[in-house]
Amino acid sequence: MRKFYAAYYIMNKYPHSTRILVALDCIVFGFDGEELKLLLIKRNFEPEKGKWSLMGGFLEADEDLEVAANRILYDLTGLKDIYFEEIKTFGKVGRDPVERTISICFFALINIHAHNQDSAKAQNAYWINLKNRPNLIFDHNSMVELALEKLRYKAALHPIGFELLPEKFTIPQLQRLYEAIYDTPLDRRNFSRKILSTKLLIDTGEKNQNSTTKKAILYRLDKEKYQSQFNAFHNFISDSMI
Amino acid sequence: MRKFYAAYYIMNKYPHSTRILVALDCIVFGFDGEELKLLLIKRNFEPEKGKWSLMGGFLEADEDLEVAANRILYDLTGLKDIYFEEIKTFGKVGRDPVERTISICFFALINIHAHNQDSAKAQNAYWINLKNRPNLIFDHNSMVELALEKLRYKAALHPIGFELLPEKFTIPQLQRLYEAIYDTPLDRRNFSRKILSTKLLIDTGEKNQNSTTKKAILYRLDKEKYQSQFNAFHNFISDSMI
DNA sequence: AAAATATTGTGTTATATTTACACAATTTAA
DNA sequence: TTAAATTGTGTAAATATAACACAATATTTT
Repeated sequence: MRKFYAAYYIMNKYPHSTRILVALDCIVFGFDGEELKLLLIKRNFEPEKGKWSLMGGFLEADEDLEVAANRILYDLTGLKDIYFEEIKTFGKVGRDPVERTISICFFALINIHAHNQDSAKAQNAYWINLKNRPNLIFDHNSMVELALEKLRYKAALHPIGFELLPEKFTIPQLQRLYEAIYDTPLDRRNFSRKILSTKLLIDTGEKNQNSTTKKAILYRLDKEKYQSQFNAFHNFISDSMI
Repeated sequence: MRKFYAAYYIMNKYPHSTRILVALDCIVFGFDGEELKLLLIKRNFEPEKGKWSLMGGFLEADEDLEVAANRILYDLTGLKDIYFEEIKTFGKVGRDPVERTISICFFALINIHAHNQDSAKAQNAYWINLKNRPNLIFDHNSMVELALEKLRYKAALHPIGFELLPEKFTIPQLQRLYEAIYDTPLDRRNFSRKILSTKLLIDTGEKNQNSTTKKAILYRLDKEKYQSQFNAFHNFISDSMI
């Protein structure tokens, strides 16, 4: 087999290797203050028209992988610089019945109130509660399950939860987010102490005016500390919750 | 663009999408009792003949991604059921100058004494100390750096270090392994207590006869507990070491 | 206007974990 | 027999975690 490789300089190609379709599929998480949500596509195109799926697309010939991920997220949300993270490449032979396609799967976290509604509408995308999501095409159900697992893992060790909240937020809001992610109640007092001990939050001096009872302090993330302490957030959630 | 999708049933193909070469590249870690090592290829084939690279291969048309990873590892080591983990897909446009190729990168942990020497010889593979590895082709240097980062992260939270040791091992051996992974000295007494508190080790009743001083107890891994407690190993190494 | 209700902010104590450090036992070589 | 190297185990102080209680604020009800 190796004798053929001599040809590569002439042809500028690897001979005898199969080129395969490369897709990207993205699990977009959002949080409405109560529930964890997914931005899902009601497909108005083939294949599997009429069914639900993740947002995806194909990697183009002259496009960096990371650029493709950003492009797909931009087309869906109208946002740039979204937090996203590759989770796995799905590569079973029959996973897409149309044609052999591998899919590089990633999850993204966005502020549900900040994205462009028109972009979502153009893609026929809807926010669906994670808990009562519909069945998805192909192996997209497995992708969502894995994404949730990875989100739980990562959010226990690093301060990525803030990506799902607005610029200014209260500690009770942050707690409700973590309770949604781990689907478990957390002790208010211990949660607050733990969060404040990270020194990642800056008191804006403002209070949440939406509240109907006692108004909570609005904080914002200390972005410099967020960068430098990204790896020092460990042990936020106990093992048993992950 | 979407009007073309109607064609997919007839052609059994997605029209207007680019098929791309899909490679897999593997960082194989080993431990000789002193140093962390990599199994690297001295290339006796084009392209970049004569230079050093990771072991790799192309995904075939009718091959599951996971099967391909196992095939590549088997060709290199003669071993099956190796512990491996996907770390990232490298997909910059020009990363392989011969032809657009994305590479799904993963790392593997093997017992350096158990693999098949002939298999390695057939691939022209050599064990090289991680610390004084040669320059590698393409983006393989970045792959190794990322693999080390991921190994450190994972090994701090889960008991994967055992994959690098022989069936029977001593606690001092295990400690030297962790010291090699994190490139830092660890306190012998705290290390021992922490490891034993996991209850993952079973005393074989034997002692290490290789030692020139006091002979250490040989342990083996409790594989059932290893499975069930894989996620309960957290906080083994302190954050600052990762 | 006062009381009731819901929610927020902070404090305390018991328990568990982590860190720093010391000494006795085993084996070989001098 | 002694010295040197290494292994196994112990202890106390500091830190972190988990469980729990009460006071303060804002709205709604009476």
